[in-house]
Amino acid sequence: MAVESRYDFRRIEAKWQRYWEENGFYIVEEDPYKPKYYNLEMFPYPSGALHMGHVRNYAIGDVVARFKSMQGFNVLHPMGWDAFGLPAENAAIKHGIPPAKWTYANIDNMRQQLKSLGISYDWNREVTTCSPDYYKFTQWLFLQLYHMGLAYKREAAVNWCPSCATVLANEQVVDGACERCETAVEKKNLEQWFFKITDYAERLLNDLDRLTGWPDKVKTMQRNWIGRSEGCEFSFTVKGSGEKIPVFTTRPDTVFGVTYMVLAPEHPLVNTLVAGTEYEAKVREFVEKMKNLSEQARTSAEAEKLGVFTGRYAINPVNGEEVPIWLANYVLMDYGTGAIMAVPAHDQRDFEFAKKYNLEIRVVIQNPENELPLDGSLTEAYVGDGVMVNSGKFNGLSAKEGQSAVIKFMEANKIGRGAVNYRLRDWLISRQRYWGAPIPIVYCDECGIVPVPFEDLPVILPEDVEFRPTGESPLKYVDEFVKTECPSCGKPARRETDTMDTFVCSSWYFMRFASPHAANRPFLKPAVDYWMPVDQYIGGVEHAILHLMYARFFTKVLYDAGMLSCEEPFTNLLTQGMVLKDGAKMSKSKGNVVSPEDTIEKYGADTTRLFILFASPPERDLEWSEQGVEGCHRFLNRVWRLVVDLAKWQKETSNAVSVLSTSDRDLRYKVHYTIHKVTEDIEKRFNFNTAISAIMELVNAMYQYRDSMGNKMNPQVVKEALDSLILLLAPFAPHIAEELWEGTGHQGSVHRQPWPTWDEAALERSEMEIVIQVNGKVRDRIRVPVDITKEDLEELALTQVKKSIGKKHVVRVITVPRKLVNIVVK
RNA sequence: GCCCGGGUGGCGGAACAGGCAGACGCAACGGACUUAAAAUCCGUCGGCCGGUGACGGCCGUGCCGGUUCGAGUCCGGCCCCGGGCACCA
Repeated sequence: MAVESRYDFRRIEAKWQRYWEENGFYIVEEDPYKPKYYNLEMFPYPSGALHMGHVRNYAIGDVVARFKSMQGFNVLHPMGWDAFGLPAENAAIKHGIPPAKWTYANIDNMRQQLKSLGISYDWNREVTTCSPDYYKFTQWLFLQLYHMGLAYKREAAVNWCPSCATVLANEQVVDGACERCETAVEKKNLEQWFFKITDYAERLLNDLDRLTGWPDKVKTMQRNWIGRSEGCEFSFTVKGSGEKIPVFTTRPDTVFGVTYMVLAPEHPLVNTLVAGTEYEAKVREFVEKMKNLSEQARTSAEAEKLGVFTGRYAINPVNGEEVPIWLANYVLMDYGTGAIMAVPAHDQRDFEFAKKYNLEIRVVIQNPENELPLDGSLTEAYVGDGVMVNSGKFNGLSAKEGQSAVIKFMEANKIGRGAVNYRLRDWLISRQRYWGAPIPIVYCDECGIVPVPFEDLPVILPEDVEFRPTGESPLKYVDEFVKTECPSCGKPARRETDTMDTFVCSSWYFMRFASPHAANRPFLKPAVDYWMPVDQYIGGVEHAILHLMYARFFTKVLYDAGMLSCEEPFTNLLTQGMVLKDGAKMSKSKGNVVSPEDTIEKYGADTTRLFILFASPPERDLEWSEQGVEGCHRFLNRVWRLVVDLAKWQKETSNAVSVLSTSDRDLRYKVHYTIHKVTEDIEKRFNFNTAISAIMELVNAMYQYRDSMGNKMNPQVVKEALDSLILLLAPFAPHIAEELWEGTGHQGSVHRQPWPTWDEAALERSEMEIVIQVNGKVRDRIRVPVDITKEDLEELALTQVKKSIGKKHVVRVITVPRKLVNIVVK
């Protein structure tokens, strides 16, 4: 045999990585004669180096890709870089390295690391979101959304550090203070760009039902995030001015219980309501205080209800009652209409607020099981079902009936209408940052907001810029960038200096992979129609909401634009768990980081991958164990020695045996059982840990066969076992599998072989083991022929456990075919 | 508080449809080989009790209860750990 006796993983891994690269081994093209399989792992942010979470993600993806490929699919397995983002700017400020240089250096390093892992990527399709070739089309897609009416501009609050004079990301705000200078962060309103994802709320919600290949957990999270609720919208009228204040409620049945109303502190009407009144000063003070609190701090469960009276009253349109108008911390401008009708008797938050500020609490839904006191001695809000009282002509209706009856009444009297509200908000895509895709918009004094024409793209992000230590975007000060001509009238104009949220870049990269070099369009229709949707998407559960929701949104928009034929981007989703060390997530601050590079250097890529796949099923968290890694390394050595030894024996032996001995048949059984088990574990359950266990058991069985048979081994049985073992191992440990495949005299790469299939006949056994229970407790095990009759089996079982039965008499006998006999005695 | 996961030997985990609890691996211990070590190979390995012994009995999957001939698995209640989210009207 051409294989050396020592498992030299360094030599082997380098050899095959070079072979794959030189032969363009994983480069794919559309092939109408093969079924396609698009396998995708979430592309990484190029932070500098791979961490174990990446290795896990890509090892899992590579098993699926190689497995599907051996099964005859035309597999697309691409990789790229989510390369815009804040860390590059921080590096620029801290170390004076331009973001582009820093980012590309990281990419080069991480690409090298990925290659050293031997992942089967088609590197010809690599995409990098910070490259003009790519962000040209991110901008193109922005324009597409703009022209579809899905991109718009409005004021929205940002975190503002007055000392740094810059906008901060949520992540840069630590306990309400700037992470750089610890100045208290303020809220500041800026004009910002939004995508109208709320237009797609209903479809994003409904189509979750179609995603049968997604974990329920993720679908539930998305459903809660969209937060659809049904109710009605109607307006209160401000007494004196006649202004209308629209409110949304899910409980129109309680509208007769309204005793006050509340506006969000940011509500646009607040100023006009209090201007020039004695309440003005107090209200302004309250608004100021609320403004700089984060939404979390304002609305957390522990936070006390806080409010202020405006001095004004509003008229309830259903009964003409006047109720006071308050402002309160618990009402948010971003949800619903930014104003609520308050029904303290039937809403806990309103109840707490009313108690604190001595507002009336009026019961309008009576609890049929436990009558509520009507004298104001209620101790908590009653939010359950019941009968309407104190509600005029609606009295006697159930709360449920009342909801539709009140809506009907409002619609008939043109007071309000049934409405659906979502928790989902529009997607704010403006970032006051440098390192992102520039928003392709020009501001002209004559023409206003003018989109950059498609043919003028890309709007190039200047790479030679100076950073200020404050973190402020340098883009505003690059004259060559800002100063431009209006595409419409040709007069001098200014460019938009905000860049796009990096989630925009990652909302379409999976489509770009279909035709990564297309020069005039984001992707070519025949290519995306061939490859999309992604058959298997794999990544961390932390992206369960934002990234996956935005990617679904983009897919639907582009479907509507006629650019795509699918409405959902990811048919199957696998969310992988974290990699832990000593029970905690690996992190620099905890000092429990294990470097993939070191592990690969010490044990090899095959060992590293094998351990990560073996230690835990993909969905669960994984505890890192150096000893576990060593165990996997030992296993690969054990495989190596076995194959070397058996192959050598095979070559030297000449005896052809046609009759199979019992041991031969037992080994064949094990071989085919393992093929069956590994195939199903990969395909149906993604349980790579049990698949690897099964391969380990096969190896143990092969050693046993060799040791007990010696030269009586059957060469055909040995060959079948060896070939199967190497083929089954190929997706998990691709380098050693190649080397052993070649070393056992095969032509061509192991990864180009068809996936082994099991022989049902080999799985048929003449005997089986049956468990005998007495009253559900195992008392004995017997071997019986598989074709034994039920009667014979039960009789046999009864005699077998006579002692356990003793003097008791048999009440019942339960026989589970091929498994057990349970004798019930009394 | 709500939602979603999870809790099985010393450890990672297995038990796929209610039917042998602890596969496979790690660690530990005992032994073989070796001058020695490494590597490798063989054996033991949930707890308690009984037996010189092959072996036998009882208990055991976070806790309490239930359904069932039979429960790690199903149902009800509770405890603990992890993740996500929120005054969402």
